[in-house]
Amino acid sequence: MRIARKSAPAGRRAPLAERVAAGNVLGPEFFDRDTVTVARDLLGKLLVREINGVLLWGRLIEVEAYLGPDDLAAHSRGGRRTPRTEVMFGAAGNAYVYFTYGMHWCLNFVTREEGVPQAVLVRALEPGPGVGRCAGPGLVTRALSIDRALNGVALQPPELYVVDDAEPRRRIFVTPRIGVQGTGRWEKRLLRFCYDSPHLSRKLTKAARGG
DNA sequence: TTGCCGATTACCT
DNA sequence: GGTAATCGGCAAC
Repeated sequence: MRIARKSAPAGRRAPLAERVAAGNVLGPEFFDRDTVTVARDLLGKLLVREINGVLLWGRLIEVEAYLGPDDLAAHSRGGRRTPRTEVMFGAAGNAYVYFTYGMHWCLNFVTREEGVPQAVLVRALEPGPGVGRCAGPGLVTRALSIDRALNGVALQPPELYVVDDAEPRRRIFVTPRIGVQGTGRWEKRLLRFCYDSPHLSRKLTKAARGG
């Protein structure tokens, strides 16, 4: 597989290509595990988007776990199986991309075995070279040109995938999820996982820092 | 078929 | 702190 293409700026080609060639693209087996474990392990990994031979990427620093059907904040709550949620019922390691608020796309990674509709929402990246602001789920998809065309695709090159570049781990902070008010006990569950970073969608509270 | 509202963002005071 | 923008999904009618 060839990652670098003629049109990719030389300065950002070689290092990532080496990492990809080294076999560090995360496969379905990574995602076919406990969703909270997957969410935590995703922090620090590189999310890579390839468009017409140009590579865009950012480092995952903020994600949330959605544990449907029990999770009242999940689209798959109560086992809802609709055209929209269908991808989450499928195999692990696929992208679940949905449209919200009339203008934003959100990217999730499907976890767990077929029939278990769980996923990890990508909320923020530390942007790579030339990549725009990624502090929020709608901004991540905008910066990486992700929309409905990628709903259901496997997280494998080309197009969209996750790479482990063996960066040193950082401290993981855990907080309630964003935007899930009105879901009872689920709105208090600590299912948002992040590194402390200026690129978070929300700053960590003093309480979260202290924990 | 209708109507509400959302796993958000940006811009206002 | 508050709210407009903007439209597909979904449940109710």
